[in-house]
Amino acid sequence: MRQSELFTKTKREAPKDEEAINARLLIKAGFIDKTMAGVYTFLPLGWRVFKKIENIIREEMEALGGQEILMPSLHPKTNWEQTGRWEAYDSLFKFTSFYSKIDYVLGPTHEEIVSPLLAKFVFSYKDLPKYVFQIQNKFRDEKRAKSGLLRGREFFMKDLYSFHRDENDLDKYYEKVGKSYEKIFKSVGLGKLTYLTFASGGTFSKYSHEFQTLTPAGEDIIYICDKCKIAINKEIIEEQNNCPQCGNKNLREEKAIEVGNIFKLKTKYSAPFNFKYKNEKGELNDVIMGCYGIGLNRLMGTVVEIYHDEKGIVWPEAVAPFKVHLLSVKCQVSGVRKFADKVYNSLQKNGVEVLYDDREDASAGEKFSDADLIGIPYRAVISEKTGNKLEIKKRSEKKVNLTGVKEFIKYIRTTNKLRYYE
RNA sequence: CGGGCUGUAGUGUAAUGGUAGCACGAGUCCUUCGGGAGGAUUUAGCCCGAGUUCGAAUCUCGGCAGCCCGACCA
Repeated sequence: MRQSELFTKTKREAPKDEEAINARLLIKAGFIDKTMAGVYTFLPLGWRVFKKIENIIREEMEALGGQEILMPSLHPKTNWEQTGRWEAYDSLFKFTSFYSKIDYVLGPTHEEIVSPLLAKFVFSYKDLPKYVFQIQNKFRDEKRAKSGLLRGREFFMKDLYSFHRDENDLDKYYEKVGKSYEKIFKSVGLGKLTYLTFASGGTFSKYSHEFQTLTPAGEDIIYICDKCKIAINKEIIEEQNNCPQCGNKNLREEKAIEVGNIFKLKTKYSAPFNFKYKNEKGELNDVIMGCYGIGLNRLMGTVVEIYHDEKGIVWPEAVAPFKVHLLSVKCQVSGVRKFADKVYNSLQKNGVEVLYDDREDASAGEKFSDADLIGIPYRAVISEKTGNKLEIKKRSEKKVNLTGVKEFIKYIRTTNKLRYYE
């Protein structure tokens, strides 16, 4: 992509009333735009990052046997009355349509849709287990939207739902999803900072589990057991003041962001819809359910909270909007411009995702500043000084070196295969 | 939902009761170009409504909006 054609621009100043680092940097660099409190537009750069994250998650969900679907955002009131959550869910967006005066819900989660949906297809033990997921926008009437992408009123969530014959089968799948989640957080660069965290289990199970990423920007307090590398959410610390795995009482308090959760629903949302299956003996049994969520906006915001410096964002390679930021410095000099165009074309031909700063009216300093702010992993500069080579600098490092074009392309293609890293 | 703070060109700010100013941006022209260049010129603003006052960006009330703290939050 040519930066001269990008409709967004970086801002010289971060918005005055934003304090959250993720909001300041993402808005300043032109990744997102705030429509209103807690509601954002993803701009071209931001949407590329979003899709990177989305694809990492999708791949893992498919590896778990998940079948991707897309459920509606607009829900009928009746489904929510059936589970009691029309009244009980306190951040539900409810409204009455203007013409027909019918009550609707904007979906904050989809148990009320997915359970009756599967009930239309699943009748026998032979139909179980089944796993379905979607990546879709959710609506929650948060009392207080805040901290940029970390707590919004409309946001994207990956929600996976599993349907089982019995609790034993649910337990096994639940473990598997936990392992997948670890891979996902590792892939996006949050592996070392993300802890499996014991949290309240609600009515039906002792615990649920959250994935909490350590950062001062977090709004949750968790207690870490350094022996087991797991944590306990403050919400259950009263009843559980030692590590549930090893009994360790020496726990470390930290602030963290909940980037995902897994939950055993059991029959909570199958029973209200009379969602049952017949076993081998022809007896009717309740379908056993699990649900598993990851907030994508929040995950993207968390990555920025962790990967930035005083100059801007430092994207981990797996989620960066582009791999290479090609800058032509003094591109009015025809040799520089010509060579930069040529390099741009050959990077593209070789499948390297590249943002090409070909702007003629931007000074060298402006281009360097923008490159630091936007945070693409590799900066490749072409100027009068660089001859027929590229000056390569990693965003995360200080050192620069001159490299031949072919050599650089070859190198960058090997990094495309990188998947899990810290 | 309770509390606090704040709303001035596109962005960031100044003016505390008396002519709305500055910087950046954007437009045009010239000179520039390795860390947000310089000159000339143009453009564009007091969140909305009511009140007090000779006079309101400024004071009062109401509304709307944003941020922060708390409560809430599978």
